[in-house]
Amino acid sequence: MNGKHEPRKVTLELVAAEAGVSPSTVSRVLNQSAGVSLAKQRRVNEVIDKYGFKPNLLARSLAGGKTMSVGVLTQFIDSPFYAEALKGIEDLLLAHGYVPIFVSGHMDAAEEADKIDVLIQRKIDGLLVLSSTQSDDQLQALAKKLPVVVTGREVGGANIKSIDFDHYESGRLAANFLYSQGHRAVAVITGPRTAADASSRLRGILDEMTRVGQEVDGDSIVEGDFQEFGGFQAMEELLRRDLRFTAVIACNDQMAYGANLALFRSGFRVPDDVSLIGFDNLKHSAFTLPPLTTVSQSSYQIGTVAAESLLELITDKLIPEKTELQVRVVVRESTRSLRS
Amino acid sequence: MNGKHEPRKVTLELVAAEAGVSPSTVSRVLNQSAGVSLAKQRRVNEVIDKYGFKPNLLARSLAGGKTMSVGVLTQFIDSPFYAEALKGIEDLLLAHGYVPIFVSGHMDAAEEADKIDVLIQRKIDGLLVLSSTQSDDQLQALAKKLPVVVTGREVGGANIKSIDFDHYESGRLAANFLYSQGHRAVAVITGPRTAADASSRLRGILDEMTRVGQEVDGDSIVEGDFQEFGGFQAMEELLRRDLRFTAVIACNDQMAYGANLALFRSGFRVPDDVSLIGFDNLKHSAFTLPPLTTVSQSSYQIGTVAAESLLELITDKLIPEKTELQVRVVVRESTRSLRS
DNA sequence: TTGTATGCGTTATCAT
DNA sequence: ATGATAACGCATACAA
Repeated sequence: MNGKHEPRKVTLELVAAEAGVSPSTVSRVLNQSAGVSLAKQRRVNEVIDKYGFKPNLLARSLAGGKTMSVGVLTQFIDSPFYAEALKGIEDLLLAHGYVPIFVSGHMDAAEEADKIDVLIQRKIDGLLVLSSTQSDDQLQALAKKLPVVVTGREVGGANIKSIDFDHYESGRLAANFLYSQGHRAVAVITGPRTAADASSRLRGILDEMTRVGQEVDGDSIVEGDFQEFGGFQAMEELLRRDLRFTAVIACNDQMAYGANLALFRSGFRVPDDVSLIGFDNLKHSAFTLPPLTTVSQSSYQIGTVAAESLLELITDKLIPEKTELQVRVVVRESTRSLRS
Repeated sequence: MNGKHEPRKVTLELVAAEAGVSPSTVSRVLNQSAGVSLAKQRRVNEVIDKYGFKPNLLARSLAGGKTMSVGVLTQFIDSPFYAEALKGIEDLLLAHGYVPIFVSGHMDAAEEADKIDVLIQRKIDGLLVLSSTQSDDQLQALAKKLPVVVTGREVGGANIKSIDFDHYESGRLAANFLYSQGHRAVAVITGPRTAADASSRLRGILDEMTRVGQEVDGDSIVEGDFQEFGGFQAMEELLRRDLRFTAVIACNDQMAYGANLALFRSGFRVPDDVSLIGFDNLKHSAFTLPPLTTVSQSSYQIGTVAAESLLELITDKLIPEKTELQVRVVVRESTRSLRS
């Protein structure tokens, strides 16, 4: 093709030669790891620009021990909830020069372990675990090899940090909101029994309802799987039970979507016949029919906060303005007030 | 913990020593790159198992030139459409020992270029570009450095391959379906003018309607942005224009969601007052109110097919049973027949 | 401040 | 079939 001078690969060494300095000097201006005379700095930088030199990250990692990449174990990359979190992670990480490597575990412990191996073999600097099914022990063992941040539950230990919303509080918020709107009989579609966040949320709901004197009967609680179809089925089950309720709490937005459809199929209207509230405030929830009232727990935020925490663990320095995790109910049109 | 001998890092060299062979031999059994006596193979493998040795991918890449990773440039990682495609890509790549590195370009040419740089600096073996805003020239230039696969449009050249659905045909399909259901006056919410797939789709629709003698007036076409809110606004605009139509074609499901809400707000019912059809068959479309009729173009499939093609380019050998890209209309409840 | 030498953990080249 | 030896491209103690 281009037959000029053999297109010799531009390496740090080449730059050094061209600038008339030693490779170490080039490395130093690259990393600002030591003082270099301004004269040489300029010369080196000129050559770098001239050749468009970009250090080979592989070589750098092999020599330096840091890959500037972090592994992210998620359950389903193709889920609206995780997608928003992943975006938060990507944004924050990239801003700090790191790149995320995403893998999905599909709620399967064995697959998760495999995926983690893949990541570790790639020498990631840290691991971000979103709602894993790994045992605490396994995670703590991992933490001996590299910094770990977990979401969706609480795991103690050194070199490991748990980031999460206060799901209990969110649950209370939802229940209290409904109560304040005049609802007394409430049914709930909860998440998988095995998910820590699901159960805190449920406890929050139940405790709050009890507190206001409207204890929720066990029959009014059905377990879903945090997915649309699970919510659909759960709602059908609730309907079959022939209970009396004016509102249903779906423990995440996706299940609320499914519940909404089940209600529709059975001829019930939201919110005229029954009020419906979800959790997460997925972006799509503003566009459902009707737009969904939901407890907002920004999954984007959980992503950025988790990433920030991991970076702190990796670099061992605090990140100044860490994002605050906020929870609030976003009132839209799937709930209505029963008070005259 | 285990205070035996200092927990020396287990490297290929360690394994070699322990097995009483040279490092090269270990490397050979690892890669099956040359004949090794069965006796030694066994011994080496025993030691490998005993120490749980996993080769350092960084070192391997630096020495061998291959990183077994491919870059994936997507527009929005937090979009239902891309999420499904990403899952397809991840599944297929991982099955072949490759890992995808995802970055988002956010429809911004400059950001895209930046992200591509990040990827290249990480020495990816190939690049997968989903609906980029880069120019053909830029992509062709990239293809000189590494294999490239593009979706969403047609780019020619060596070392580069374009994978896409036949959007024109999809458009025709949608139009023809509506016509077959008795619809004559059709409005359309198209995608961004700049998107190649959007315009083919539109042409398909228009051509088909013309073919059946129901030419679509320019007034009945509004441009959206492939997002929910864009669809919402487009539908509002359509409504303002006071046209006469019995069906609207939204050029993707997300815009259909928005359009559905806009219709609802204005007191129109889908499908009683107007039929609505989308494209993509996102998983969520089975759970909208009403469930959405849509032209199914599995984004998961586009992901796997694109990944397969990239692997073919990288490894230079054909993958046997390549997935077929299928397009069909999935009839649900957002459309109704006007006949009889 | 600057340069030299060595190491990071593999693969690849060349002998034997 | 097997083993030395040299890359791969950079960072980093150590020396000067």
